[in-house]
Amino acid sequence: MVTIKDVAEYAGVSVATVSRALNNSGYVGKQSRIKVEEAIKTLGYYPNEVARSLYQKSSKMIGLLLPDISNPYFPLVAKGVEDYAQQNGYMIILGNVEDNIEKEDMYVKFFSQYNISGVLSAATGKKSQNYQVPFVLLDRALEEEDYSIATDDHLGGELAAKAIIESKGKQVVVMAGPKNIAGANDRLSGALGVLNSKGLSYQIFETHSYQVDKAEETAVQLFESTSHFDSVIASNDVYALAVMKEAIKRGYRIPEDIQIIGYDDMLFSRLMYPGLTTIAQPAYELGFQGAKMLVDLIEKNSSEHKKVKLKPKLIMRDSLR
Amino acid sequence: MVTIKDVAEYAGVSVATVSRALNNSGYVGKQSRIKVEEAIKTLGYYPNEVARSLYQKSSKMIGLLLPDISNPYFPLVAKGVEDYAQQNGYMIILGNVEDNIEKEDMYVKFFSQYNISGVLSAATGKKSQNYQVPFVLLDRALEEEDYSIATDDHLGGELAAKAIIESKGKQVVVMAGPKNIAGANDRLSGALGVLNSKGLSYQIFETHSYQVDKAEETAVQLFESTSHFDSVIASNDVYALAVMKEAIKRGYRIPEDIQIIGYDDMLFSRLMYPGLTTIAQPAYELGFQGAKMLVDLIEKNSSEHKKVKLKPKLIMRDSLR
DNA sequence: TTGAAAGCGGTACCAT
DNA sequence: ATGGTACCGCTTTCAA
Repeated sequence: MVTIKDVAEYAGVSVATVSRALNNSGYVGKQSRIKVEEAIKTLGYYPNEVARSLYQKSSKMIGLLLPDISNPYFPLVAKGVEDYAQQNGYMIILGNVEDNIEKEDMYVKFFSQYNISGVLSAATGKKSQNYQVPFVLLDRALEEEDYSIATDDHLGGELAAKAIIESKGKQVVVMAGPKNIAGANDRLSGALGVLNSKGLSYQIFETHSYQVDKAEETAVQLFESTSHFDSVIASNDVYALAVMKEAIKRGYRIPEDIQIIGYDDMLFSRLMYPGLTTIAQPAYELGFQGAKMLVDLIEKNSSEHKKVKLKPKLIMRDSLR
Repeated sequence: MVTIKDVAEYAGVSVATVSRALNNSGYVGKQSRIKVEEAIKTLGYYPNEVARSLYQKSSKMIGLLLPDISNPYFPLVAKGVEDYAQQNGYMIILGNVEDNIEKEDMYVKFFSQYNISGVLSAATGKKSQNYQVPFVLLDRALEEEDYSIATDDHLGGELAAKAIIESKGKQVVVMAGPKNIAGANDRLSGALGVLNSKGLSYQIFETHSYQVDKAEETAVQLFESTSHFDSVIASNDVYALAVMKEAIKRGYRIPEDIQIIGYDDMLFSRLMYPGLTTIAQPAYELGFQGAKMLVDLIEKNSSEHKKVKLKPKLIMRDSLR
């Protein structure tokens, strides 16, 4: 490993000068700069971030807390985060927390052990305990939190309900996501607001998680525990697919007998048959903007916006009449 | 921030003693140990990994290079990696390299700047240039590489072709994945071996990437550039879905007119209609085993196995006759 | 069994 | 403009 000391010796200057040249801080003579640059090139030197971050008490790493990487929505968010981070010289440390507080606490501790400079969290909607570095909430964000970027879920819920109404849904089942997840409630209230104002009859079906591997059994439960319905507003696309599949298995036609609208617009939702009508969340954008907000907070200690709400959008395909 | 020095002062011993107590290295008197433990507890101390890794020249972080996080196969791999890593005190640094050598080089450099202790790469199938830390190849692995864990793609190809034959495919299109990806060729040769031995007529349709956003246009091309066929062996599930969708759009029935088999068995493949028959790759297992191999290499400088081949499995659903 | 001190590879203050 | 040096928090050697 070639260190700053090697560079200094080779260039015939002190380590202080090399450091200044590297960081463009303080004075560096023209001659010295040239010699340093040559030395760096011939030696193939690049600085050790661990040493730098020990002194600075801050590394160019950001922690990304995700509730479930196997849910296809989050990798897209992660990609947005990764793109922005990478363009700005930050590394991503991944934490898959699975809606598990202990795992989250563990990661938060890990993060501070590594002098991480900021955290993006899509985990619980709140800032983790005793955390001093910049913290931006992604996707799930409680009202009282300072910095967040999320989709306007209330609007999303409205959009879904309106679409169902326009395609003549009469008896609708609204799947309500986990109550402890900020956003799930917004979605629900948005949808119910519209449904109520039109006087439509509906049933609420509660789900207790968004975990992918629960989708199939949840779909079965839905059919067994609710009375007759002709429309479903699903918690997300995965659940929508599961319901669709279960409906077909039970002999219903889609969308003729039962129509379904999803939420997320995952990549494969357009690849299915029938194409899933859904509310698109700008997942990539969410990650990208979130990373931008965090990096601004880290580097300038301020951000242009504090609470950003991205607009969801109705994507019409074939699962509504 | 509470440091080892604070603990030492509080406990009335030297930092050296605290360090030894922490790491169970060298002698620590019974009294001292107790005092140190008390101090740690009351002060809420935990060691700073950055400082530790500066001295050790190795941090408890492993780099994970993925070709495309938005392809749903990789998050599953990542989850396996994350689970094993987390259970063993390692952090994951994520690198999405998008089959782009420059991005990969950039990450490899980043990784060494952070004294990363090992790398798991599903990127190119080869070990990155000039890399000295333990390196395990995931999923895509060239023969000549030392440590790797992959699915037996040759077998996978055979399985797919046999399934097609058993369901009476006559004119089959075999999608050949990108030639530069180790494994795509194995899959192809496995499939062609079986097809040839049975004397079936087939066409090869080449694809140049596995990127999800290319799937739809690729499916269109497939229909436009090949002559009549009744069966498709797809490169992966995403492509299989895209082909299925395009087929239906063009008025074919599945599986009556065209039958399709995928590869991967992604979570949502079973949620679709018709259910996608596919070759399951043990993605989670791959990640988990890969992480285990890497951690063994890091900690014991050896691993029980060097090249592991996981067996793919045929999952029968409804897209074959 | 213990502690002083020398690093690990940088940064930044303070003289010069 | 430049260099010497203390320091970031921890580990490890060596002497006591």
